[in-house]
Amino acid sequence: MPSVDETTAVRRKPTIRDVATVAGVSRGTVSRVINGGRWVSPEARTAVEEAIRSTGYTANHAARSLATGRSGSIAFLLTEPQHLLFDDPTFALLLRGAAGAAAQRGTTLVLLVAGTPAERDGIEHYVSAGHVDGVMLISSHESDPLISTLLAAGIPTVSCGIPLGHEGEAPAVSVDEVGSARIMTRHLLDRGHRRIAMIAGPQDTPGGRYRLVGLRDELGDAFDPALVEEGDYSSESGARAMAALLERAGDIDAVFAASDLMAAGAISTLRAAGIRVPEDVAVAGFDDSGLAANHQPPLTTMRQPWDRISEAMVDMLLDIIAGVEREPMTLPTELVVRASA
Amino acid sequence: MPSVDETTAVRRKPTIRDVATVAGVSRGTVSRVINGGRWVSPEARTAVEEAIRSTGYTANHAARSLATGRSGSIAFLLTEPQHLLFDDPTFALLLRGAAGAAAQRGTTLVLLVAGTPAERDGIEHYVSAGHVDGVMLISSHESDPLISTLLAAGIPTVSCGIPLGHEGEAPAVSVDEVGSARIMTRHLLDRGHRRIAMIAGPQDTPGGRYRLVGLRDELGDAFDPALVEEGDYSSESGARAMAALLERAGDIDAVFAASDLMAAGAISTLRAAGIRVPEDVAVAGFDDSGLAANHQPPLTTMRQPWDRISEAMVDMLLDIIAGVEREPMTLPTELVVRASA
DNA sequence: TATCGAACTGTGACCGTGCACAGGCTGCAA
DNA sequence: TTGCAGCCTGTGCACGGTCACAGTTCGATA
Repeated sequence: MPSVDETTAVRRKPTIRDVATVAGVSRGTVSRVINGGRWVSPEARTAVEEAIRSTGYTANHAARSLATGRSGSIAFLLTEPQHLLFDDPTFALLLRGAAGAAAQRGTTLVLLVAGTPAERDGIEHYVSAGHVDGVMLISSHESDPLISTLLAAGIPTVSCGIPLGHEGEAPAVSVDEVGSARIMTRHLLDRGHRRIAMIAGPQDTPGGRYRLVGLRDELGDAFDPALVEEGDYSSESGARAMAALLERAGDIDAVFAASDLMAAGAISTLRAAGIRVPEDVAVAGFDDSGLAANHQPPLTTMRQPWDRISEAMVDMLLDIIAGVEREPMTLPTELVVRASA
Repeated sequence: MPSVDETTAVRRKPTIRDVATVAGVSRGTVSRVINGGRWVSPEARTAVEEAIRSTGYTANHAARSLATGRSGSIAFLLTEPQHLLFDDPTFALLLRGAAGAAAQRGTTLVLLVAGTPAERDGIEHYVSAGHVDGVMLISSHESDPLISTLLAAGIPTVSCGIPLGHEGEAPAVSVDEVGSARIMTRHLLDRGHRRIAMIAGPQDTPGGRYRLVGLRDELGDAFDPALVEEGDYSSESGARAMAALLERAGDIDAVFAASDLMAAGAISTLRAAGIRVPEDVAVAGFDDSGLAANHQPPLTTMRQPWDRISEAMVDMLLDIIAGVEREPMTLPTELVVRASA
């Protein structure tokens, strides 16, 4: 252990007191300067700012948190089963965007994964202990008890996508699912396809339910329930669904999958069956996740504005934490036409 | 605003004092019980535990942090350019494992992304401000200045994979890259392949460099530098590399890619050229990331023990934070033979 | 019986900040 | 001269823990 000289004491981190001393003012004034408070004389302000610079002062997060009762961090809460979390690149896109947006706003993003029941309990405990000021809820299934728990506990919560069964309770950032699906369906119709199948997502998720609604709306009388199969957004489920569809209806000329992954799975099934994409059957996806552009063939898909979604969620959550009322928000999607459809 | 009755005052969160009062002991004793301290009588312990249960007490993170000088959270720091972060499922696997392991140990995992230079500065600031107790450094390139900064600042740091240019400075959790590559090469040789090409990773990353070393070691005199092409682990780079290899050497009968993504890219190039996998050319990957098993054809690959890696990193980091010396750690990989090679 | 150490408990000081409050100063009006 | 309002500043306390230290109790031992 190195001996510590009394005079040149161990260099601890400068505190607000040190800054006050250097600037020749009191702690209160320094605090006011830091927190952008009014009622500080210009001289005092510059003196403090200079002192902050010279001392290399950084506010102590824990102390501030203790005094204000705010943690200064928000949670990115994933509630999907494991295999989806990590196959699906859309989660990563959201996470990346959220991390960036949070960092930019001086907030810390904490990643919470509620896969197993034990993990869910832990998260409930963690959140209600005040470790985070709010929660971004990603991909909740219908009537997920977690969202009720959070809302009941008064935890500021923002949902990604319309929270089925909790519409209006938690503010959400979502895309126009129905409208997007109609646009894609219209695109397929415009290309001359008439037997359009859908590989829908789980019907207890907004993307699963409303994209199917959009297809049905656009097809009208031409809608055939026999051409709908349900997957869980994963590529394997897409492959399985496609196999089931082929078995049931050999005359399909287009497939609209509710995710790029399912589209990719469908294409591999088609290919294995000797069916060419897009010559024999057109396949469209949804999300414009990373894989869409690089897929063989490149996927026609609906682009979700991931960066805007994550940014909007962070902003909305911080507003709610600050006590500002926020309405649900809907962001636009964009049809991206590539080779597959 | 609801009127607050003086008598039934607003229910604030119970503190350690409340627990002490209920249990009929002092704050100190409660603190000792909570922190597993010795020298607490059995009666006091049960009384405190009961009081904690009845009051629903949860320790205040900020207060503890202020008193101990520890934040109770660790950072998962990604330093890869964006396109890799989110295409590559291995990051997600690591992240998931780390989040779980951290949660289990009562630590919070904070996600930090250092993509742009501005982000890097922010992170330096953030980390040295003491927001986190330590850093898990993911996928650093050779002589990454960030690792030097962290080490110089005395921040406990654990690296994922051998940190090239900093061997021995920061403890690392890695796999036996050279040995793993030799095993895969041996597998290809045993299958009768003789013209084995490699799509290596970036030579400033451990996986890029040492997997190539392993191949070279195992091939010995049969090693042909013309059969090596470099990618950046992404699927597109694998596709490009494969095209370059085909141009240069038409007699290739096997390809060893340093990542599953590059293997997938290589296969799509081969397929486009009318070359069958594995009949004409065998293709092996590395990582056993999610896509390997579901790929068409399923990929032969080296499985990295992602859950063990992330868990080991968390444990190692927490040890180092606690002041325990830790040696670098090497975990075993496993050859997974599937259809592609 | 006096002494002593081990086991246990309580107390006060501190961690670094924000905030309410009590001033002080200044200039203007009465 | 006094009163007063508007700026600006300093002080004390609260936030909820941890920790060092000083007590207290009690059984064992000389």
